[in-house]
Amino acid sequence: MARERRAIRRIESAAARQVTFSKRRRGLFKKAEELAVLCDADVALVVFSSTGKLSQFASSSMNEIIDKYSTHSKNLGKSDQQPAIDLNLEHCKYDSLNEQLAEASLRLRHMRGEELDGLSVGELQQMEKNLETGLQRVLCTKDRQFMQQISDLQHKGTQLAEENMRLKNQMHEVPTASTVAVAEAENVVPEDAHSSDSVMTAVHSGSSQDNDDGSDISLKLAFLFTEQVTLEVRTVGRPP
Amino acid sequence: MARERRAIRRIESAAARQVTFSKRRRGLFKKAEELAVLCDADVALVVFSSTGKLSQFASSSMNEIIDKYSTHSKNLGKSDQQPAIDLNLEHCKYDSLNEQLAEASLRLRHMRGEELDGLSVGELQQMEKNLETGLQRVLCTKDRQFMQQISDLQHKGTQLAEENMRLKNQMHEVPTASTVAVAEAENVVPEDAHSSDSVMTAVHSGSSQDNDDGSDISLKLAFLFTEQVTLEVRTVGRPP
DNA sequence: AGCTATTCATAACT
DNA sequence: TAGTTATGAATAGCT
Repeated sequence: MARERRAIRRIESAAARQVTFSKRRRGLFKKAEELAVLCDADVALVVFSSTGKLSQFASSSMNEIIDKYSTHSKNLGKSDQQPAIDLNLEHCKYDSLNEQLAEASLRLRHMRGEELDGLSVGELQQMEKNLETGLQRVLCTKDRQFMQQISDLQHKGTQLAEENMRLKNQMHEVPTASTVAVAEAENVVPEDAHSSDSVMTAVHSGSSQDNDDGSDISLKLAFLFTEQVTLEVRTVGRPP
Repeated sequence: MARERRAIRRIESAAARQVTFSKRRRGLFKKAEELAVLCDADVALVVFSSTGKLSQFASSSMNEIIDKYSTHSKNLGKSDQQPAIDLNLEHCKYDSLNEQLAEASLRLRHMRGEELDGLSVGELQQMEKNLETGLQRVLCTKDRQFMQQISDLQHKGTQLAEENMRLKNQMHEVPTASTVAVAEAENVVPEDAHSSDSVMTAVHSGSSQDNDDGSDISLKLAFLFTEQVTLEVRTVGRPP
């Protein structure tokens, strides 16, 4: 593959063999990983050098893949003879599970619109129906959740507005008497801070999806409300 | 490595993934064997495709290498409890498969619009996207199949029309002789049945999806053509 | 499945 | 062992 083509025979020179081994091993492992990533395959690669040194690569877990291999090839060829019958039973269950998983996986791929070419028109129509139904239901559920969030936020907003009104009234009812005002002020601040906190907490717990891209509304409303509260706190906050 | 560099990420298109898998797998196996031969190494390679299909290569015996690997990497005690470990692995693998199956099953139910209540808005939006993509692809595939059927039928129709024209011309070339006229009137029915049959057969073999509910068009067109043929056969009848 | 334009891997060097 | 380079291989995107 390089300056000159090299016949695929055992390299006699131990040094050259070692060098080629290192280079080619690296290339092989790279390609194994690429295959696994590109094609979503499960790849296991075990290499013993001529000196007996082990190298390995596995796209998932080596044991898992080896196990899968052992089960897949009907070969029980290990140092076990006693659990042969047991393993046969396990085998059947295992194969059945594998089949079910393959089936489910295929159906999912079909739902995603992949590998449709082998399907009949009737199957396609059935899938179309299922997809439309599913899509409708997803849309309904999503809308419901949005509306629920909005409703929750509106509710919170109303509560806060009421509380604010109440606080304003309290302030207006005790407009004079500096001692009272001071005492009241001391009460107001923590009260209000507590309210603000509870709002944020409530909003967060109310929308359990705020780590997603779909919760702009809740965040915006939350800021709206906290700003409102902040303003009120400022207004109420420090007494004359 | 080719027309354009390809990022090492999962290939989304199932078809392209399959093609790349085939090509790269061949390359990987070739390189594995070359490494084994050139460098006198012991190489084992196990590949499961995303559809669960197994491919393997081993420079000596797969079991031997796996055994060597197990001994080399895991337990230092050789005459230990290998069956026990094996069974544990089986157990884990079994559980893992079960989990995967449950997961796939749940996803399928989600795609069908079931059990959506626990999902976040973000997940719902992702599903909406997937469903829409899938639906579009299903619709495209279905349309393609319909159009293929129609195209096939049109082709058949054209062929039959041409044949009819040819038969008409033949008849006009032999226009007189009263015996011919009489014979013509008699033999129409059986000949007709035969022609009709052959047409139906042709149409059926042309459309490979006619066992489904989606093949109304093909049937209708088929009847159209057979009627046309019937008429022509009546006109043409038996040659002298 | 087969064909190229490219990119990649690597044999022979240093 | 590591780095360089000319060259043979592998392969991505097409058809």
